[in-house]
Amino acid sequence: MPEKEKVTIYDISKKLGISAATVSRALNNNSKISVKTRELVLKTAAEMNYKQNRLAQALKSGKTNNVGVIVPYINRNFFSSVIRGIEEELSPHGYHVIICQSHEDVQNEVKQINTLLNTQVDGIFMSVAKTTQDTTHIQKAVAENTPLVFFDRKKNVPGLSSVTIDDYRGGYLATEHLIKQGCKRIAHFSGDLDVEIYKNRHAGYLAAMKDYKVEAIEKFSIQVNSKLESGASAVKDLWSYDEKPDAIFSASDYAALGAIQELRKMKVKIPSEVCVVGFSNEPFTKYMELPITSVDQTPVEMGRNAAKVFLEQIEGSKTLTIEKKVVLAPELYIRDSSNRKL
Amino acid sequence: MPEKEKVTIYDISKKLGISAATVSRALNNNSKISVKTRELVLKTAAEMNYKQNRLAQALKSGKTNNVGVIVPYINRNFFSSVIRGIEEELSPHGYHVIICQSHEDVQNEVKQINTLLNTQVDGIFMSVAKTTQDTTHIQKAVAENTPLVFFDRKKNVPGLSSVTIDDYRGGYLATEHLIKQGCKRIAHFSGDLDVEIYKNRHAGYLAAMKDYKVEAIEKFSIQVNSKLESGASAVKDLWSYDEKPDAIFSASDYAALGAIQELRKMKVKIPSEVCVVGFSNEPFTKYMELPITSVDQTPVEMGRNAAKVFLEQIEGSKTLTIEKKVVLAPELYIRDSSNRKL
DNA sequence: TTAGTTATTGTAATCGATTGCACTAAAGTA
DNA sequence: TACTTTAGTGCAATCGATTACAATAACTAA
Repeated sequence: MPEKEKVTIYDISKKLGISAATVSRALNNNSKISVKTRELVLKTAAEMNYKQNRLAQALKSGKTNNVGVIVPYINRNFFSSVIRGIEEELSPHGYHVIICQSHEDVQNEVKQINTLLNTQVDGIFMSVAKTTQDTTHIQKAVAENTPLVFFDRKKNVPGLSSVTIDDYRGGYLATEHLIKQGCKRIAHFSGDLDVEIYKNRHAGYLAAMKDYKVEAIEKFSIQVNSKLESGASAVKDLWSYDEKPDAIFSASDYAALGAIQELRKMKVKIPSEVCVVGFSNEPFTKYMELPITSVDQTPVEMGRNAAKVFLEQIEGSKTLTIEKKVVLAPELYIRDSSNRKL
Repeated sequence: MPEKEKVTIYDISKKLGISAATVSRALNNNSKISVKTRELVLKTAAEMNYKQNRLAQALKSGKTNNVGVIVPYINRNFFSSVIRGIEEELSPHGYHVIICQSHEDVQNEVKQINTLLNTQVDGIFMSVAKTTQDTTHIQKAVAENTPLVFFDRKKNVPGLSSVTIDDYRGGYLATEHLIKQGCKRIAHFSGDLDVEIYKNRHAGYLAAMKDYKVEAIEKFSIQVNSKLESGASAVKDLWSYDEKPDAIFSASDYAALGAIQELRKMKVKIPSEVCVVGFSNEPFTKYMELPITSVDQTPVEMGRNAAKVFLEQIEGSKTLTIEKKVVLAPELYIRDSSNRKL
């Protein structure tokens, strides 16, 4: 087995009969080094296949060029897309992205933050677990002076930046679209209203209803979770009423799909009798035989923006803490499930 | 702004009036330390909120507890699921997972491998880009003694382990299933046959045809890429023949979906007239109104297994290079697109 | 010729943890 | 009593790169 023969600046310095300090300076383009020496060093380094030991450098500088990303689950399209955005924005700057999963559990979140801080990441990106209430673990990052940027699911912690989409606007757009399709009795499948994003989507829905003077029937707002069955059973509930909805705006694509499947079973015609709009623009929505209208959260853009905020904080003057709240505009993709082609 | 007041073993040693070496040994449960001292140190360390500096430790030990994963794109369900498996298996062992994207480009792959080796990762997991032919960049990892484990898309490099699924078997299973549904003229949408996985799926298809004495018509084997349009246009080609297929086994779910959409346009009934089977078990396949039969690649399991292979190599005796080829069994999920409910 | 600059390089400390070797004191053995 | 163990600690080097400060040489100005 060939031994890992690592070339260090000492090897170079020995070979050239100069000090390691000089080698280091030459490699770092320090202006105090004569052109001749610099070139000699660079040439020799290349010849000897020298590779800088990032660990030693990190130890000395306190900068690892690693960032951590904490998401509930990495194999959810939304999250992996955000991570993609982060990676693509940060990679050219020499950063590596470390991923952690919280499994939607605060305990894990605490652990992950701790180990990330321990490994001295230069920054942390996170989308908090749905159940997270207490933020002491997050404040720890602030206390240790590690930039932390929230994306999508944030918490209000002083000094911390966030990148989100305008969920309120997303809810408004979806609802407005349904109203313009002629729908009058629009139901809303909301997520857990204690979670900010769902609260905002709900608020957007209500606002649009109000603006267009459409009555928002209270029992038409149903809390569901992000599962097909949940959407299906919500439909069953709704259709047990005398007055039935003529549209559903679901804060979850999965619940929207479940609803559509249930409606089909009930022979309800979509979109002529009922229009359906989802949220998240999951890949499957556009592949359906009846493609589903959905609100896109521009996850890759979200990741890119979060990365940019991080870079600004890192490169900005250290004494000035920038708290930045970036809010991206959601985009409504109108598809057959709600398009009556007026 | 509160300063990052990092507590080191020196702080502890000063406070207790003992040497840093003793502190270090106490913290590492070294047997040469008296119980009294050890407990005192541990207690004090906890009080002072001491956190080990992983960088310093990494520099000294040459072990970073970081591994790198290189995939074409992180936001593809298959890859993010494999990464999930890797993360979940490795996290309890104290490893962090760094992700890199090759964007299906060898140049990037080379760069990624280099920077990963540079940051001294303890291991690399990778699924090579489709176009990768040359493997010198991969051999570099071998030369530097960094364990590298392939998953799904591998290259034959001596000394390197891999975890794949039995694509041949996957192709066989899918084809056999179609034959058992009574199909006689089974077409195959293959990927690029220079890529091992597609070659194997194709071989499995041919083998099943042969075993069951069903004629494999040559022009029924069409090379497609993983896009809807590609599947659709392949269908158009096939249906221009006098003798039309009564089944399609596609090595890609996307092409299978494209085919289904095209067939529907042509009013061809599925599965009664034509059965369709895809490959990868993409999430959307089960959500369709006509759910698509597909071969599952058990990506999370693949990730877990790759991680296990890595752990064995790391923990196994250093002098013994283990080259391990793990082949997982694919699973056929039979759904409506091919289920004639005989 | 001498003091003062400037350009270039070297010395040594530092980042924080680990560990081989040496040393001390207490305990055990003859 | 004299000598060997052994348990427990400390010293100092090490991992590799960086950098404040010192030192030297070369050169300029007076």
